[in-house]
Amino acid sequence: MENIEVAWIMNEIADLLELKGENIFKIRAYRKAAKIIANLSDDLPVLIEEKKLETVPGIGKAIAGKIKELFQTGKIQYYENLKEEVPAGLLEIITIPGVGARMAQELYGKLGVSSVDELEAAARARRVRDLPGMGAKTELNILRGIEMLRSGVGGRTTLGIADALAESFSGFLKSLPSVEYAGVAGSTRRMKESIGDVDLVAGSHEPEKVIEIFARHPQVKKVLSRGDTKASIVTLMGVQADLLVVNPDQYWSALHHFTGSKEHNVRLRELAHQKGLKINEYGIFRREDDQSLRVTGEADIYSHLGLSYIPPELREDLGEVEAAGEDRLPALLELSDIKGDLHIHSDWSDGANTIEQVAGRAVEMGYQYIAITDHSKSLGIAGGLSKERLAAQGDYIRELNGRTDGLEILAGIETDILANGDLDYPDDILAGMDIVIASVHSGFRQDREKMTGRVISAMKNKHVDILAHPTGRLIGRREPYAIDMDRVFEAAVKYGTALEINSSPDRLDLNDRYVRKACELGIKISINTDAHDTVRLEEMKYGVATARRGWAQKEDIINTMDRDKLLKFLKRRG
DNA sequence: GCCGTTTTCGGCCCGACTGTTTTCAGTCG
Repeated sequence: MENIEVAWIMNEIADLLELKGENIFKIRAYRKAAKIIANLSDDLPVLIEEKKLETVPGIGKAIAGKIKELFQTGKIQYYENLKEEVPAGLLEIITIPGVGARMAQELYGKLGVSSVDELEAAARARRVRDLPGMGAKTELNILRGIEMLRSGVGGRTTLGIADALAESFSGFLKSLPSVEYAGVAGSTRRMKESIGDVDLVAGSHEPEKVIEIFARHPQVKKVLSRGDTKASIVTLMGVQADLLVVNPDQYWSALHHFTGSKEHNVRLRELAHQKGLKINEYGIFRREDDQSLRVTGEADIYSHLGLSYIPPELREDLGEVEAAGEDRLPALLELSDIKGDLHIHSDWSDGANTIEQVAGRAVEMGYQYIAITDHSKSLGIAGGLSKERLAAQGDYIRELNGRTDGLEILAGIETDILANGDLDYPDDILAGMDIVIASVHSGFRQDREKMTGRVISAMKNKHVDILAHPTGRLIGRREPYAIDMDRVFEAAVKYGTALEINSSPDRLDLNDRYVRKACELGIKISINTDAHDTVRLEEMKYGVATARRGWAQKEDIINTMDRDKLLKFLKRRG
């Protein structure tokens, strides 16, 4: 059983306790434990074996006991009992936006409603409005919530879409005369791989006016809520966006607050509490006299707490607060550290642009080098290159290199890892390439053992420089294939193969957590766009953000090397 | 249920918006 499954159970226990009306702090303890377990870098059985489970902060005797019971007996009696007590449909009901545990209890107790369908029927029959504390609006709100749940609105979107939308809204807000500051906050600013809603913050002396204009933006399909300082809307694309408007002198506190994560903020507020301070979206205050402390940027908030500045990508309460307190935060990789892109397609296979066009854009971006890595022959659907075409492309690139100033174009290949672990070309051809990327594009359903062995046998080949999109996932669309990443990491250490962070917002593969682990193990990483057109070369920023979320530093990333150093690196194994 | 340079009990982060209420609970982030 994976950690994430255990986390899921802990979360469900919290839901069940909430439906039972249990103590809120007990519920919070289970939710917190779920979050912690989901983010552990070690597998739970290992922690149990080493008797370290109780030492994890947030996991005490009781929860540790239940986890051990789960691994020993395959179930948790306490959880089983809870499930007996609470109708399963209520768990579904509380996923409706606007419906929480208290309302679900009431609906179940008074109307006998125990599923979403039954609730919908009750609301349509106007039976909800008769309950104490509920009215016609509550009833409508429930129906609207059910509709949202079913239509997938309120679901998550990719970082690429959220980022574009957020930038567009933020630009719009900045253009308003009544707005002094505006910016993107939330998980988009933290560059999470998937985004629930887009969060925006503005500083203005006329908040009502800004909210008013925001609510009338042409992209707005529906206004969900609207107050003096906050508004929530749904865009035409079905993405929710929230705007917070504060006084300009409160902007930095508001930006910080709305950037989150929630867990990070809770952590800071606890810390503030201990220091006799109070933090909210309007500032940081001394508790004794409510005197506000000076904040002219986010760094001030951290410094008032005795912490060094924590960049947004790290704000997840995954050790960054402790590290900032001890002044041992990593010097994170910057986008400007990237000297080239080592995974790009051209119109020789399924790319849209010519090699010249790609090179031209790379020069504009200030790159020292790029690698053209088209698909290999077995990927017929993507116009994979035959041996002959590959050789011709190599000649062409060398000729082009001779007349290109300042940019080194590497003749590379993205070779398929075939189902049996072989590569798509013989070694003598691979040996002639400047750079070889290996990746899986078929046979996704192989079992874990076979898939892991297949990938590792490719990594073992001394001509393979980089393993591309190592888990094969497509965010929100395709799960990673069954692969034992611990063994892939071992192989990367043993053979010196670099692992890719694929920057496409649909992939972001390796993900942030794997990046952190890989960096801890000293594995080299290459951040590439896998761009199929020149526009998507810009997606490098998402790969860099993912690396930053994984605490990566410049030294961890091979394409931060200068040209000569990189060429030497690529030749080190053959 | 977790936790401890205010320790083993008594705390546990902070505020906006909504709807239904005359002061607040529920929900959300």
